Amino acid sequence: MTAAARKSFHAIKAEMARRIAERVWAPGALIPGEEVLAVEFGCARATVNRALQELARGGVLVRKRKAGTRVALHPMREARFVIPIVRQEIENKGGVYQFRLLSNGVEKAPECVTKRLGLGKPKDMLHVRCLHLSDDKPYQYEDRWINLDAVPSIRHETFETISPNEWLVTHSPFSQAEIVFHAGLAGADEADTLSLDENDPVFIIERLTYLPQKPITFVRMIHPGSHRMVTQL
Amino acid sequence: MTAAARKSFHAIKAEMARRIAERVWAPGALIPGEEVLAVEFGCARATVNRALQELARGGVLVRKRKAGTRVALHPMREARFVIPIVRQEIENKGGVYQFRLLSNGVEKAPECVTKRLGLGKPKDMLHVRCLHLSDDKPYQYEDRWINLDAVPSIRHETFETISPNEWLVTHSPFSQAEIVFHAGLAGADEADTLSLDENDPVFIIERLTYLPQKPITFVRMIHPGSHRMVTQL
DNA sequence: ATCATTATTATGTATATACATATTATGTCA
DNA sequence: TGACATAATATGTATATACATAATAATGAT
Repeated sequence: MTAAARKSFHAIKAEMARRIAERVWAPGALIPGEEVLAVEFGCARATVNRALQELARGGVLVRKRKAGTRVALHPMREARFVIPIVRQEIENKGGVYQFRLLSNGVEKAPECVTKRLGLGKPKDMLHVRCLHLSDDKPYQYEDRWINLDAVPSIRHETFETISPNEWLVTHSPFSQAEIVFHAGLAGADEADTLSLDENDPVFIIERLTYLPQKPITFVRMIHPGSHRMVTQL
Repeated sequence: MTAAARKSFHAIKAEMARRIAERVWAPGALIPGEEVLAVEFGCARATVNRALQELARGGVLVRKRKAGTRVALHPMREARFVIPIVRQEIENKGGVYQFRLLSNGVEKAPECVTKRLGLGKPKDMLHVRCLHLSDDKPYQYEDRWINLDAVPSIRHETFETISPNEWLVTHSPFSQAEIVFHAGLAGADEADTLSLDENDPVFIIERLTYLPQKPITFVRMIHPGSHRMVTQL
């Protein structure tokens, strides 16, 4: 059983997950210490530790020094969504991707934008609007403001062959981001762009990205109401 | 610097994250091997390994045996949303939580529900509808179907003091789930329950949970359009 | 009794070593 | 040249040991 012993931390993790799922270890209960489990599973404490830590990171266990490890009372599970490039998202679904540049130029950003980015008063920013299409049908309307101080080299990009989304992903990293999802109604501009009627429902994703101390971009991505964001866990 | 050396794996991880964020290590580039990095950081290979593995799990690095470790080409970063119990969600925001049971009884589930759960034809399920309020204002309308075969003990629960959401979280684990987010318009029923006008936008979360081989529950959670789902990364 | 100090303890991390495994690079033979 | 076996290599995992750290429990002083 050397082979089995050699991948024991996965096996141990799985076994412990099973005990939690099947209530052998009830929610809130204190589970045995690492040393005890190490003896039970016939392995080193470090191996048990790794399994426990991964489960704790997954939220099903709560660990506290000296207090011990207990099964999470409310397994506040978390869903993970990949934040793909729109093109990939569309192509993964089997659609043919295209995008249209609607406008591209430096403008004075309204206060609602600069405020969200933590920039004080209205200032000149690069404003790019474009439409992403899947099989010639409007898929996402992207309305983006870019902080030229953070990414000066973007100023002269034409976005004729690459979308601003993709340009930023490949040219500008970020260290922090905030993402907001909500529902809304299509305004005149959005309805027109997305071939919807006014007051049709739309699914809105707003994303703010930052480098330490420097806001980079604020983008509103608007999908028709038929859009579904799906995840498994 | 013993203290620093003692928590070096965090420091090493942070330093490597910085190098990736600041393009010292460019996207797609092969980074030095574990041994080399261990020498550079003045620590054991295991320590570097842990830092690298965590970064790889976070998606910013891609590791392959023998081939080495490289910076992810498309840092397809993923957003993580906690899926809290509504009560916690409201209380965390500082609101006073209440809920109202709207209906609770066994009914023949429509085919759209049974189909989504992978149950063949319409069958009797427990149908529970309730409204969650924050500071006396409608916050979420929960419309839930529960598979009695999976959780027979729920049949006689009255849900007078505990919401079905919380009951299921504390009484029935799940191993798999699918979550769908989308935007829609309030129907008559929803508008009435949530104190909205018909055709106001609503934010809809649908969740299906399963045990291996057994669907447990299908729930539609409907929020007023003003609802924001926020995450940082 | 109350508060501050100290001991205890479970988890957290680091290290050296050893071996496993997957994948690439290399060499051999037909 | 091309197919196939073999060596080389970077990562993956396990282990014993040691010490760090945080939180609790026990202890002592006022």
